[in-house]
Amino acid sequence: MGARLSRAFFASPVLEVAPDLLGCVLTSGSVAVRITEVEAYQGLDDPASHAFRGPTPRTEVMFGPPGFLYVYFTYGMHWCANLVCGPDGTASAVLLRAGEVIGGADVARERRPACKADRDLARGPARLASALGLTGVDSGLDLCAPGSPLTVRSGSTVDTALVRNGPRVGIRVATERPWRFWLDGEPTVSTFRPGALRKRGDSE
DNA sequence: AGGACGATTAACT
DNA sequence: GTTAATCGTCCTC
Repeated sequence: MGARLSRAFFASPVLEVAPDLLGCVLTSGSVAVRITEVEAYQGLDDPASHAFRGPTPRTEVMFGPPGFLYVYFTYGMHWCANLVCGPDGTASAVLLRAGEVIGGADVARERRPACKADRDLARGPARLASALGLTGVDSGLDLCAPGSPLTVRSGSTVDTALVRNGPRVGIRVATERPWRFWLDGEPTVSTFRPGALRKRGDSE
């Protein structure tokens, strides 16, 4: 397997790091996931970013140095994992949207009992976080520290011609920014779901 | 103190 | 194709 990704790797501008993360491998215990789909969130310049309105206890880690893990809770039941990227203080991060489980599938299946096909073990951001066993207690982890329970390594070489990009999923603002990146032809890439499902206090 | 809503998923028809 | 589930976070009193 490849080398551990360095702090310097994560410190490049988030729009450069995001596509470069495709094909890299996340490892947590025995579970290993090859990244096939990500989204970039560009901190204070991006209305769709959790960091857009400034730091809060939840988003504090995004405002620190790159190479740290940001995990948030959503829809009352799901955790989603991000890698803080870009120069220190830019509050940018890459959402891990989908991946292929390439190791420890038995453990991943135990964590995702509702999952039928193996290709769905880490297909979708909350599924990916679940397969890796990531929750809020893991937010703030230094991914570059020796002994980190979650590591990110370069994978086998990715054909850059397979990298695609387009609109981000599930957001209601800044939908025109094509900051979702994925590997064409990968069965683990989540299906595109445009814009927001507005169901509750529907104001239109 | 109260309320709206979400970087979603699973289970339906 | 549709929709319920479920609660932390943040904004507005």
